[in-house]
Amino acid sequence: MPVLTSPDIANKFQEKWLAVFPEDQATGSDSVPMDDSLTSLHWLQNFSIINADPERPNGSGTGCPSSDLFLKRLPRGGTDSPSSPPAGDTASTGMPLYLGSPVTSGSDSGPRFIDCVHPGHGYSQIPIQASPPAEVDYKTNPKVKPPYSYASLICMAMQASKQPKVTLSTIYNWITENFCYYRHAEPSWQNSIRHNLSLNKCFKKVPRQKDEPGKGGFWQIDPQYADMFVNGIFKRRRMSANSYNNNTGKEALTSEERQADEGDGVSSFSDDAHKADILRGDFDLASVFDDVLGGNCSTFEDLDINTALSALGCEMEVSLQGRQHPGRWCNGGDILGNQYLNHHQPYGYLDMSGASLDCSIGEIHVPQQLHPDQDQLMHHHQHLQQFDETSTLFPEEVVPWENIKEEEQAIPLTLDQGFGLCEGFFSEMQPWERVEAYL
DNA sequence: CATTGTTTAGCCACGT
DNA sequence: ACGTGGCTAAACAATG
Repeated sequence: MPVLTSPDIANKFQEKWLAVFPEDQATGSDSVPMDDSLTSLHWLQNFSIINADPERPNGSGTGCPSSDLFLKRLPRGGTDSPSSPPAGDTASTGMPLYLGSPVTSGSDSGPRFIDCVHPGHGYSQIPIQASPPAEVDYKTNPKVKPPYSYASLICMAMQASKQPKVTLSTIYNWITENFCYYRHAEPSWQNSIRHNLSLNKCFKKVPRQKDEPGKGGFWQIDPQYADMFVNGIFKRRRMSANSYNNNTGKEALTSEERQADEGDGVSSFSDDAHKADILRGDFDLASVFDDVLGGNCSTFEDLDINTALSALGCEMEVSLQGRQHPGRWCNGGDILGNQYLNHHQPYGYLDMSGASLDCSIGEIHVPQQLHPDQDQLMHHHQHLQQFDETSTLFPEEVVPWENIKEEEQAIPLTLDQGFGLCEGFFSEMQPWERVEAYL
């Protein structure tokens, strides 16, 4: 498996990056311009499956799960906006342009955005707007369309359901309960949901068993999606990564060629492309789900950590649930999870949690629990973190430590290196430096 | 009949 | 200009 650590790649990336984003050099900003497509589901970095637990008491009179749907994020001067749609995105039509991270604002409020405008922060930045801070409570505001793509909404509903598979009506209900807009909107959005379920490869229909009453089947996130992505079947449009690596044109490979290319266990093309996409904020369902489903991010808290730690200078509120209690998504009985435990992750993801220390490129095995060194690292930065109260939840452990130890061998960094890396993240690390770190 | 699921088409925005 | 992704609308079939 190739471990792409060559500084040449980073240098080339830097050159091309600066060619495109010269302002990055001038500012020394920690920002990485983000192509924050709704497809990319940056919101997943913030989204907490735990907080999305619809059964978790939240003080909502309606029993609506939305109160704790999203992690609280209290940016200090701003943070990334992983949930923010790109300006002009269809789904964001009518949405404020200063959308920030979804937060909760009380014991009984729905998803809302608190303004997180801060130019150039975080990986999932959208073009920063000069709009005044504002909050949008999507649970109660019927006029503002949530800035989530339907795929995102579906995924949220699936996550919130805590079930490995959900029905269409469940998805409907969750959306209407959590987004007032859809309670009042024309029912055509349901058509779009169905359309999305059918069309989006990320979603897989699970036929209802004969002995299961009810109508229609179940839906789940297709566990094969990641592989599909790796195989290039679900290629993203903005494969800008190709220009940042030496695999330009690979996507034009035939399926046989592609398979041959991946025959050695990992597709360097997929790796590089994916990572570069990540570096550009080009997350997508595949990367997120594969990480989550694969146990790399046992909960979305991990992703939140990623985002939070990447938001330099931001006051972060980070839950370590994922670290302490991984496998929320993959835990016992989860039809998606177990088969993905120890499933090789054909690509890495930009992760500044413990897993973020994994800077090897290629086949990356990210332990579901932090290596002790990583744990120390996390503690090292605890002063930067405010832990959500929910961090004490979910005591279950999923991955045996033996497995973790096996997988952590893929982590080439020493503790000192890890500190250095993170210090860079917390200081004045240039985008390309981050790139280099990850490459 | 209502719901669910699939498919097609068109439009728009964005990136290359 | 072109490709891609997302959304909307619509038609149609299948199912309970």
